[in-house]
Amino acid sequence: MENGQYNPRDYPAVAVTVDVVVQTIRDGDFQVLLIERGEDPHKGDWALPGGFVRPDENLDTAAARELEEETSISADRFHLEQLGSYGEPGRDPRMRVVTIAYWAICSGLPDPRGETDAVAASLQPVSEFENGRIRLAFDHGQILADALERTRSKLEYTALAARFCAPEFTISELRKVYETVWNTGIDPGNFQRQMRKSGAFRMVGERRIAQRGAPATGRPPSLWTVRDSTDKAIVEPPIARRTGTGSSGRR
Amino acid sequence: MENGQYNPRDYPAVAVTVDVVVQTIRDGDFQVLLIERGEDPHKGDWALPGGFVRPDENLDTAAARELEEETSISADRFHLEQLGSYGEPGRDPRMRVVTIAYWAICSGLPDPRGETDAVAASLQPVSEFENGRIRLAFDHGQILADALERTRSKLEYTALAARFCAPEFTISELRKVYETVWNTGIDPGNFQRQMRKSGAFRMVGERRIAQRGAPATGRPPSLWTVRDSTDKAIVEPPIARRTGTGSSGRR
DNA sequence: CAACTATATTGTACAAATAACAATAACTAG
DNA sequence: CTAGTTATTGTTATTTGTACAATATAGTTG
Repeated sequence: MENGQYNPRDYPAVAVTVDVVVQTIRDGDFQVLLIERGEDPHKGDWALPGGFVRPDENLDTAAARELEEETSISADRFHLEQLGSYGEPGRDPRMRVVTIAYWAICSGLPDPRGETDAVAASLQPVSEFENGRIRLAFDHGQILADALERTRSKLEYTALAARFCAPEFTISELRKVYETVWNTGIDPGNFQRQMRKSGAFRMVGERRIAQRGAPATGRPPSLWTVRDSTDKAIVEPPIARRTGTGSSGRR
Repeated sequence: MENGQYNPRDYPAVAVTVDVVVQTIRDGDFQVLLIERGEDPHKGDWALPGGFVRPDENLDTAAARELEEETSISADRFHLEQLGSYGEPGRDPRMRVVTIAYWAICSGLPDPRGETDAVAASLQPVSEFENGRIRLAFDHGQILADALERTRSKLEYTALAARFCAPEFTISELRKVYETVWNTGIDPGNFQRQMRKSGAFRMVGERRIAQRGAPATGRPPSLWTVRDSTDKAIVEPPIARRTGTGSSGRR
């Protein structure tokens, strides 16, 4: 590319956008943020939130901005990471658009407001997409599928599951994240040990009495937080993913 | 992005390019294909091969085309995969350029010809880059570093190491790939078993007498090939990477 | 041809990790 | 106090990992 001489005008303009797959767990359900399109093409279909990259903005910043516009939550409360680029010539019938897809994780996402672009944003269950009841516009179905696989894969060897939780969380809450995202069951005892040994987390409270939501029952758990807030923490050894077993983790 | 109304002219044109990190092993050395820049900016520095994405071309195709132009080898002899996008506003001083980086692996890369763009292409040892003796133009150093890490990581759990070898290879040749790319030593016996058990490879020849390069010595090895030519094969369990040990694999 | 060398491949044995499930701990509700 | 519930720790059989030894099968040399 940067070799030889070239002239921008030799090549037709390409629009560069960012699209973001915003993931959360709400009501024990793995969900993504989707936009209901108000105009053609694909009017009435679902799509990923996104927008143009501005002239003086880098890609990560553009994604963070879209994230904040759409959720009205500060981007630093998210894990935000690039997924990949999608640039099939015909993916948008109106013009050549290359999009840089991102994926994000956040906990405690409030019910989205549909202000931006005058379209309705809402959280939809991942299951609705995966069983075919929700179909996405453009190539956003492919992007979403890729993002989900990336998330599920990264849970294995990183501490990202904590991003689905409040800043302080219990090991059981963490386990529920795995079980929800992977749609599987995990042995509580073994999971407890794995997480403690992984070194990715740090205990912050000896005991906690008042549970967050449900009425307190059972032995009070200890509270934990991520040791490295930059999401670089590695869970070693990785947590084995045995997807599909919707059971309790025991045979 | 594709929500609401927009006008392409509201946003300045962005140039979209692809850059490719072409990796090979030559003379037992892990090497990458670099271009010596003939013009400013960064005249005389090294850079990654790449070029503009054409109007009717998708991103993968553009990367494959660049690959073929630069190496004069059919792209289907490569493993080619997207790495990520780099779009910092100032990364190219001449204009806004967003590049989609790719990484590729090939065996038996001939000495490159520098025809394209009238610049000199050549294979350079990765070690020269990593010890700082070779510095790359633009943000290509970051791209290269990311690509190397991706390759090293993917060797752990995929059969991609075979892409550094001829279509048919011995387990020892495969082991040398790991040792070269990871700069480590691996126990031959254990490696043999792991590869046989992984199921990623298929034995194609009981024995082979005539070695490829060196004069035949030692017990003749059996010949293998990848079971799945689409590079989707998973090596399970993964090969443990203990980088840094430049020894024979034994303590 | 015997001995030696070199690489490939299989064996072996101990250490470490995994996985299943049991048992105990620490609370709340009644 | 008793029952119910979740958290956490114990226990154990099995599997896996790792180091290194032994064997296999060639070429090479005297």
